[in-house]
Amino acid sequence: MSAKAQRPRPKTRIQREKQEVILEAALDVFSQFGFRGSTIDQIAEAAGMSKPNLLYYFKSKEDIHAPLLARILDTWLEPLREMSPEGDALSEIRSYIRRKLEMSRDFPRESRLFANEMLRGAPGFYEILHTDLKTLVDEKALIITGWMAEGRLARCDPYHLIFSIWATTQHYADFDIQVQAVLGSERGGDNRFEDAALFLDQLYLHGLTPK
Amino acid sequence: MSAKAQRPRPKTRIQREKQEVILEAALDVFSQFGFRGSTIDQIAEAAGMSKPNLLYYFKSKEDIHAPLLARILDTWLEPLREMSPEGDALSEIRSYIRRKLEMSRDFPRESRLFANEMLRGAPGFYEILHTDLKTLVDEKALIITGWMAEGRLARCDPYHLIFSIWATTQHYADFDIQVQAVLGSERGGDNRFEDAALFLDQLYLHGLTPK
DNA sequence: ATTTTTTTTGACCGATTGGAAAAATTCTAG
DNA sequence: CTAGAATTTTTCCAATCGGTCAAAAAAAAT
Repeated sequence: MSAKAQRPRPKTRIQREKQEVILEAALDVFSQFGFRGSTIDQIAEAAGMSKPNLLYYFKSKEDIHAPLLARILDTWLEPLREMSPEGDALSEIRSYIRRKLEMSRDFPRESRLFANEMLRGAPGFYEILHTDLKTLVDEKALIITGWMAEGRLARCDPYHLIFSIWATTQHYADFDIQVQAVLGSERGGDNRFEDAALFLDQLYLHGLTPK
Repeated sequence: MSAKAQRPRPKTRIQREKQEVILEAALDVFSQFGFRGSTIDQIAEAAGMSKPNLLYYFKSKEDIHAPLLARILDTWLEPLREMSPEGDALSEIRSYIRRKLEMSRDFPRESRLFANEMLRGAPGFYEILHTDLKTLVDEKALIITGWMAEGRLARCDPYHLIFSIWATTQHYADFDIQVQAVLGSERGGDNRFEDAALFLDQLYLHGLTPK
């Protein structure tokens, strides 16, 4: 046994590039059909390579799926992490909504991948939800409760407030087909996110302004 | 060719019962894994019968899936249909929210089946969304706009108002795992729907009351 | 230029998939 | 009780599934 064999070899240029291509293709497929509904062949074709070639870079289907999930939860919660107790209560919440909506616009596949994972009970996600996510939300709920105590925000359940923000913003990514169908071709073009931002801003402004 | 062969035989008692058992089992499976992620074997086992036996009642996987979808959209939109222009604006909207939330509580699988179908682009649903659904929402949006013109409701985009109601209520069915994880064991028990109802009622009351 | 390493390919594997066919069984109407 | 219909089981199929392996090809290092 040599010491050299222990440390993993550095990645080559091709490895980095192809792994990126594969993850990109996998995101396309997984976000539509979920983990079980997607096939390696499908991903390989979307990535423009053969199945054995793809399996040279990722040992298994799960090995492609896992890093996508890991990457997403982090990105997904970043806007919430940035909510600061020092800022103005209403401004902080409204800018959180705006940023979350921008993510639905710019990363709809990531949103759908996440939704797919939730729908099947988040098997490879369960612990993180109960630890990392819960801790973060608890922390932010405390901040929000503080704002309410100071009279800067109408009193309400901070957890359900956060849920409602998640729901309303992610809806535009996850149910995009429905949204576009209902809005029709003229209204659903590109301004549906601007209209949504306007509506949500107003709803939460009036809904959360203390009386 | 006899005329008798044309008209389908009446269903027997066993046919009606077993078809119901199968659809029930299929709802369990499809709502978790989506159409492509579910297998006939899985559904057959959940229904307590063999695969060929199941295929005696439904010719194919799609033949099990289709009636579930058809049944759901109808049930799903019933609360919206009941929104009447004669009622009080705010009361109508608040009771719509309440009814929709009750459906998420009582029929979470139906909600998840619907969500799964949206995520993959609603292939067997596309036309209905653009015709039936759009027509209904257009009609109700007109009613809402009328209320606003009468000064009974704060001015806002009626379409995005409806979207936000769909999103916030369905969230409690589709993302139930996440909701329960964040709320924890004590707060997430059985009163999460009551708490949600309270929060949403307040948010939309203050958010939509004309100034 | 040649050796070594990395990448790609093609052929293949056992398990599972959606589904067909037919025999065996059970139910039901007369 | 019995003929005919309805139901269930057994067996089977071709296609696809996730994944392996060895050999060929291409890059990189010497």
